[in-house]
Amino acid sequence: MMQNAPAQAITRKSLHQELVDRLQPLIISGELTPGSKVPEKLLCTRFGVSRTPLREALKVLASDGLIRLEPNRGAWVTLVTIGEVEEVFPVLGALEALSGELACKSITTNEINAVRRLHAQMIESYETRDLDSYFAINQKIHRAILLAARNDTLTTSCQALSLRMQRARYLANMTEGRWYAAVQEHENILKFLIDKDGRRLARTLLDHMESKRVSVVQWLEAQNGPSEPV
Amino acid sequence: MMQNAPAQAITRKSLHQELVDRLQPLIISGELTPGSKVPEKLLCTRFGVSRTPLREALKVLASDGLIRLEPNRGAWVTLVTIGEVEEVFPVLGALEALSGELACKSITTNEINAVRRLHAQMIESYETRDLDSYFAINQKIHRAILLAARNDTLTTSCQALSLRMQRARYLANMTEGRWYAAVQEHENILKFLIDKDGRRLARTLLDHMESKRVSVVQWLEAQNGPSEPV
DNA sequence: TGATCTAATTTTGAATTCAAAATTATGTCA
DNA sequence: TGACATAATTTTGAATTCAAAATTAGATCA
Repeated sequence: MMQNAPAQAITRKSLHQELVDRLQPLIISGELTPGSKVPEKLLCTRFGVSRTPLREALKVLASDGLIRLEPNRGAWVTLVTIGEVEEVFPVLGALEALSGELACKSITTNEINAVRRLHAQMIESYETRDLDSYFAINQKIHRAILLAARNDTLTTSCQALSLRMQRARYLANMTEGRWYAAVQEHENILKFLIDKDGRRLARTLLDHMESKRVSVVQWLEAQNGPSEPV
Repeated sequence: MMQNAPAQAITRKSLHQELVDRLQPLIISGELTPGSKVPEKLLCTRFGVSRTPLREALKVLASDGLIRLEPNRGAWVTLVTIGEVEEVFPVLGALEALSGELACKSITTNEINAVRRLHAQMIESYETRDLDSYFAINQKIHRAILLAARNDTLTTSCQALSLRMQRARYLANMTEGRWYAAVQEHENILKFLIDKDGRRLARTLLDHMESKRVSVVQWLEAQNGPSEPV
């Protein structure tokens, strides 16, 4: 297929942007250990760049909350705290609810079918208890709805907060019961999307986030006692 | 009064953060002309810093959408477009609605009284048709509610989007009718806050944003015809 | 031994430098 | 003149350098 527009010009990314994109996965995957210091020198060597663009990237990541800059003491990979989870999920809930509402207004049949397929795949992952795959597809579904909302600002905001929560992805330790409930919630999400029932879809997405919040907090509490990490 | 806690350590800001804080007002006030090039050299001179920290600040501002970086072509002050307004206000609406809901759960009597006073001042500004003052106090009210919500993530997200819209502050050209309506909406906002009626406050804030959106879009359309600026 | 002070080393923050890209100015020719 | 090509200049991106701060290592003494 031909490019359907001159829309995608050859935008050579700047070095710092490239670094932001490369560092994000390292942080959310945990390869850069949460709570540890960002090894500036090492990363410069690894990516073959000087400190200037790397440090520019760190400033951006800091403004996204993925790392914390301590004046004269360097950059630190932030930890997911219970307090943060309690804060972020409600916001994410409000945004996802909005995305559902907007999506119902402008989603195409093709897009709905795409979600339908993703949903089917996700169910398969659930049945084979393939958690990694389940999470990956889950992400895709939420993203598909987000894109159908046709609001870049919303997409960007959601993605940023989502990223922060993905650091707690090892939260993956869902209980069997929670997992089942989540799947049920997704059945409803799909249903309301097909019906283009924005109101109910919004409500369901909101509740879905709330359940997720509870489950993540429970897990974090079990992990490190009721006290919060840094 | 003594510092009531070691809470406020002497956090010497880094140069780039200082620059972010200084540049933001220049952008939203329009001193840096929307759509124009960011005069890197000039700003370095003005603030007495080298290009390194300034450029770091620009990267952060770009990730907030206040400026746009064109690879090899420099930084440009972004314009408020109709499309952007149509995108941002709904998101802001959802977030403000949430702030209202949360605020009702934890706002103190003192805080409510503070809002009450601000409201009275705002009415005064309305009656004397002091638009600048009206806007300033208006901001303070929204911010007070936001702070009462006790959610830093929410505060940060709202502030960022709010900033972007404030570039359109010269949208200040409210019609008499719209201004009157806005004041009425604020009467309700105050009332529901006092009643701690989260549901209705949320709804009102949402509608308030929607009205604002309509009014800003109308103004922008009147400004430069139905076509969008860059 | 271990607590405390001082010196050496490393790391950080920010200025400077330098090559590559873009812009502007100049020259050529129809 | 004005369209185009070429050279000079400026601007940008990123590496390097350098001073200040923080950390570590080592020395001194109770």
